[in-house]
Amino acid sequence: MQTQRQKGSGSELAAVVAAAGGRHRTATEFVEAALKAAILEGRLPGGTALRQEELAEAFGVSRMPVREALRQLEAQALIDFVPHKGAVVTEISAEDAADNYAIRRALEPAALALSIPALGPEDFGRARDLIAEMDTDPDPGSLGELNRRFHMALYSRAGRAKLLALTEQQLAAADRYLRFHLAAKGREHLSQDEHRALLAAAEARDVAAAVAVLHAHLDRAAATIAEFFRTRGG
Amino acid sequence: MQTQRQKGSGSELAAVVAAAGGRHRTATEFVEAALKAAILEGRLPGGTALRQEELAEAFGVSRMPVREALRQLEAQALIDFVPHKGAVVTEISAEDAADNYAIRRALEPAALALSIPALGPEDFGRARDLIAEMDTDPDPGSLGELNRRFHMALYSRAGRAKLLALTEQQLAAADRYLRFHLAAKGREHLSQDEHRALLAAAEARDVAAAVAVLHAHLDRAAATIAEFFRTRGG
DNA sequence: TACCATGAGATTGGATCCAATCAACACCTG
DNA sequence: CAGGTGTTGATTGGATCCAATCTCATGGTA
Repeated sequence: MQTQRQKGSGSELAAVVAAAGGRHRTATEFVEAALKAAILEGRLPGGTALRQEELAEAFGVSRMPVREALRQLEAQALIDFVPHKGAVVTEISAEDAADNYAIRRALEPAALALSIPALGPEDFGRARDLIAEMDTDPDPGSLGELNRRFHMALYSRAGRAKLLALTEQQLAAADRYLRFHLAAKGREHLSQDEHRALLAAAEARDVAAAVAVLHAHLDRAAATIAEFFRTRGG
Repeated sequence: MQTQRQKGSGSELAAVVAAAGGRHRTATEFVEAALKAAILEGRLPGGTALRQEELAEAFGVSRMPVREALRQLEAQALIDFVPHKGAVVTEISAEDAADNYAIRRALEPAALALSIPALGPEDFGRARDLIAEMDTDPDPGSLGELNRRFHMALYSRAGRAKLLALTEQQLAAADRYLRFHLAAKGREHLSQDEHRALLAAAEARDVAAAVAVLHAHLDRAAATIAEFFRTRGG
C-alpha cells in the first residue's frame, strides 16, 4: 500500500492531545480515548508508528499509562504491536473495509429489527434532526459521527446492550473508511435519500422494508468504497 | 445472583497457572491467555475478584504484566475494573446470555452463507469428526471447545478474517453459558441432531436450508438457556 | 562494488518503588 | 444500644529504573 511507516510528526501528536478535552478518571483512560478518537477520525492514518516515549511526553504522563492504553487499543484491533518498532496503527485496506461491511450487514439489521417496535417519537425526532444536520453541517469531518449517531438512534431501543455496543464499535470503525472516501469523493455519497427512506420505514413500523433499505444502503456503501479502493490502487 | 465476591482461593489460581501450558512470547500474553481460558472455561466464575498482587505471585511475575493483561481482558468485556476492589470477572446473567445469542444469531448465518460455497471435503470431514468426538468424548468440560470448533469448521471458508474472528470470539463467550447449563442439564442439550442436519445442508450446498437450521439451532439453545436461568433464579 | 559482520543506539518488556484513594473496622458519643 | 466518625490497612494508579533485544549504520573484506 506504499505506506510510510513514519512516526507521528510530533505536531500531529500535539494536535491529538489538544483535541482530547474530555475529562477522564485515569490517565490511561484519557490516553486511550484520545488515541482511539484520533485513529478513528483518521488523524493518525494507518501505518503510523506510535512510540511509547513520544506519546508519554506528548500527553505529559509516563510510559505506563501509554502502554496500558495501547494494550486496549490492540484488543480493539486498532493497532498492532511490532516488537522494537512501536505500536503501528492498523492499515485500512479494501479487505478490511469489506470485512467491516460484512459484519455491519449482519449486526445492524438484527439491531434494527429488534429496535423498531420499541422506537418512540423522540427517537424519530432525533433521527430527523441528525439527517438535517448532515445536510447543513459544513464540516465534512463530523459527518461520520453524525452518520453513526443517526444509525444508532434507530437501533437504540433494541434492548440488547452488548449487541448495541458491538454495533456501535463497528460503526465507529466504519468511520475510518467513510471519512477516507468522503474526502476524495463528495458528501453526496452519504446517501441521504436512503437515510430518509430508512427513517420512513421505521416510522411505519415496517420491519421488513426497513431491513431491506438498510441492506441496500450498506451494500451500496460497500460497493462504493470497494470501487474507491480499486481506482485508487488500494 | 447471590454471588460471593470472594477472591480466588489461591489454589484455584494455582490450577489456572498450571493449566496454562502454551508457550508465549511475553509474560503479558501468557497471563492474558491463561486468565482468558480460565474465565471462558468457567474455572473463574463471574464475580471473582482478581487482585493484581495475588495474580502476580501466582504467575511468578510482577504486577505489571498482570495489569496489562487485565486491561486487555477488560477490552474484551471479560472483567470489570472496580477501583480499590480488583478486577471482577463479569457476571453471566440471563440478559448477557440473550445478548450473546442475539449477536451469534446475526453473525453466524452470515458467515455460514459466505462459507458454504467454498467448503471442501476436508472441511466436511473435520466437521464430521468433531460431531463424532462430541458423541464419544467423556469429558463434559471439552464439549464447549468441540462445539466451537465444529461451528467454526463450517464457517472457515467465509474468507472474511474479521468476521470470523468476531464470530469465534462470541462462540468462545458462549462457552461460558453452554458449560454452565450442560453441567446442570445433560449433554443431550448439545443438539447433535441439529449439528448433523446443519452439516448435511452444508454438504448439499443448500444455503437457505443451512441458515434455517442454524437459526433454529441457536434459537433453541437460547430458549434452553433462558429457561435454565429462569428455573435457577438467575 | 557488493555483501557480511560488528557494534552503538534506540525501543520495548519487566521490576521495583511511591503516592493517592478507598474500604473496613474499631471507637466514641448521644 | 444505634449511629456517626476517625484511623489503619489494603489495593490500585502512576513514575522511575533496569535488562533484553532488535535495528541500523558503519566499516571491513572478497
